Amino acid sequence: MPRPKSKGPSGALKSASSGVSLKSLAEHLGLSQAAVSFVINRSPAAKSIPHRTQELIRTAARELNYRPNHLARSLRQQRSFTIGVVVPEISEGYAALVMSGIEDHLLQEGYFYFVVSHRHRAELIEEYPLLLQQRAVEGLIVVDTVLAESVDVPSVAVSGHRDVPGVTNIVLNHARAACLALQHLVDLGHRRLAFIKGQAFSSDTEVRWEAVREAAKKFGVEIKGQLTGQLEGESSSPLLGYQVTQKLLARGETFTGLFTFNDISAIGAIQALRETGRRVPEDVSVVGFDDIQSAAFQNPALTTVRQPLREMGMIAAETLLRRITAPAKAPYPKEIVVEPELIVRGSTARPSKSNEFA
Amino acid sequence: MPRPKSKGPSGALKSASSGVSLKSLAEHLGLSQAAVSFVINRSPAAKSIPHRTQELIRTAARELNYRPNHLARSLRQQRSFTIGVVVPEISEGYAALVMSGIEDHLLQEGYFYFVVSHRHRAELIEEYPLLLQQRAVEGLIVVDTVLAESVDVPSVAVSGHRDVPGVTNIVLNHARAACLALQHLVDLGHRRLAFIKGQAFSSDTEVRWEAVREAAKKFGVEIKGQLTGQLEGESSSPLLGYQVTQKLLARGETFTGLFTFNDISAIGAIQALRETGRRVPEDVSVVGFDDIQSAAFQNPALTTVRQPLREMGMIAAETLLRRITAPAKAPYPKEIVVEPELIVRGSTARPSKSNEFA
DNA sequence: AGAGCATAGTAAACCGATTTAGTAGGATTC
DNA sequence: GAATCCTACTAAATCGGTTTACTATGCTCT
Repeated sequence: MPRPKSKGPSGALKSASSGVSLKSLAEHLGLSQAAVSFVINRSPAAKSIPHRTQELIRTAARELNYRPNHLARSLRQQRSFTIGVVVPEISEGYAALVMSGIEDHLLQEGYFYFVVSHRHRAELIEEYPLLLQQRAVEGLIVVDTVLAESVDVPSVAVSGHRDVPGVTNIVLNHARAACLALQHLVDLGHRRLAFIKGQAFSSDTEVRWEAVREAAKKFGVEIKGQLTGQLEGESSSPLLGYQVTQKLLARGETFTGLFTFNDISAIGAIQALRETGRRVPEDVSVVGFDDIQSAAFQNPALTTVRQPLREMGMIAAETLLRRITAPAKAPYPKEIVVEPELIVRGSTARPSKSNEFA
Repeated sequence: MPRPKSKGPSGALKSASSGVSLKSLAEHLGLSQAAVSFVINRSPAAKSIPHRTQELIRTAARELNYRPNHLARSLRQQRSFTIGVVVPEISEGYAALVMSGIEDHLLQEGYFYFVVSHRHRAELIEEYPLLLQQRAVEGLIVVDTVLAESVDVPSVAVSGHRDVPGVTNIVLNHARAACLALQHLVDLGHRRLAFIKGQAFSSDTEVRWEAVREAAKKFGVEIKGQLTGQLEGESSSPLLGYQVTQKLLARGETFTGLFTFNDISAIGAIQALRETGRRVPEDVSVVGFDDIQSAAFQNPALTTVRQPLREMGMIAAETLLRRITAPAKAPYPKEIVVEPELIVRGSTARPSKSNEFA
């Protein structure tokens, strides 16, 4: 029995899945492909084709369920209507929220997107943008990721902080964010504060820490090395916050307020505090960052600095599409700043007099 | 001043982003495109080309940084190496975890994927699979979504329960899941149990409820209508669980155990229980479902039935690729069952004697 | 009557690859 | 010395559309 030469895929792509191609449609109508194409695309060239014929064409297209092959169209037009999105990790609340904002806008505008996650592996961070460009994406959105050198499609970085040519950065006003958090703690009466910095690879870590130091200076709060911890590890689990907080506590220095790098670590931190008998917020007030969905439903509900993540995604998509459709020479924004918001909930309170740990 | 006729995108796709096409590369080498293509693709036809020339070609390709245009290749080969993924919502823990499993396997195998989220809107559920097929995807993975009628590419449904031709269903062993949860509660000594069913649109809702009823019968537990609530609303927030639980409590019927549809709603439910002065687990034991990341870091930590979501995603991707590369006539699995696991944490305990609410 | 123009299209190039069929030239075989 | 084979390629078709340039016909205008 003769085998087929190439054992190709079973579901070989037959002209965009249905069997109808422009050619077959044109033949069916007894017209040229060009005429049909003009009408289907409402091209200006269709003006010389009488309405009667146009109707005929459209009806036939509908009846035969003709759907133009997007690959062919992209190839010819040099327009793929496709964007590449690069995130550190998909299953993380942060990236997921940004992505949902991105998707909202992109799909509305008729674009689709590829997602890739690099899990902080350097070689993937380098390779994926190239692979995406090979896939003819018209632009790139990178989330919490430092883009390697140059890309030759328009790009937008959410929480990007490096000045890379061709990249628009969407960034939070970290100075304000730090002020909001510290002011809140100071207003409540806290003076001895502990801090948890982000992982070294997170693009927000440096900028935010600088902002925190500025804010601390402004409010006359001392930042002690003994009371400063840093998240370690690739994953995004409360466990990291839990571990840092344990270390922090082990050093013996007392504090009544804790400002964490994100809500996830705040959750872990609270766990660690509790295990040593400290109550939140009676003994220690905790301020998170991001305002992920579950922040409001922790026990106690998290006081946190809200980043408008969904909007940041939408702005990223919007900015990118504007850049893609704008004339090449038009200048593009280097940076777009969004504002944080303090959400006061149950994890912060005045320091109590009867705090045995203070 | 003459305007350009078509105001095309600024970053017009120049042959996969760098300026090098197969044609230019071939010219540079003084060879035919065919020869270069053979060598680049290590096609069997390259065997007649001496190693010396092959080296030359590969070196030139590397130096000029030639990257084949994936669109052109896909069009010619009728292989896009692209999959479509349909989820209800991206920013949801459930879908995000499944997606991360899907991505893992797909990218490893050289496939990219488009993601679309339909937010339970019927017209999108219908339209997206078609749009994706127009984009020449070679297969579809749908998550917690009932696929409209027929698709003409191989498809896999995660938590799909309808028997749709051409679709492989990846499902949890719900019978076992329900048994695990009920057995745990019964073993602890609970008899009066309340239940929260999933939203009507969730594809797991029906099957799981049937399984719960079976299990209840088996353990001799009565399911009272008064003690049965149902999640309502599109979004995926603890708020929904909070609201149902309030309604449940308002009916006045007492219970000591609560089995919720998912962890998210369990979190909301606990909040509602607390607000009426009930302690978890002392007064009411709560069992969640899914084991999302934050389940372990709730207070109390959630006892829950774990679904291996990431693995389900991986299995989905694996199964789909196998189907795509398999000969057309090969039979494909209609259903793949994965097993749940009971994770016992702090939200369940023996019912206390001193329960004023029981 | 012939120029000019609008109408209703068509033929063919093109996008950038892959792939089939074929060819030129030298070596080997009979 | 002709037939055959092998080597090292090339020309051209093809995928399914879009787009440019052109044509054939009929009508109007002078």
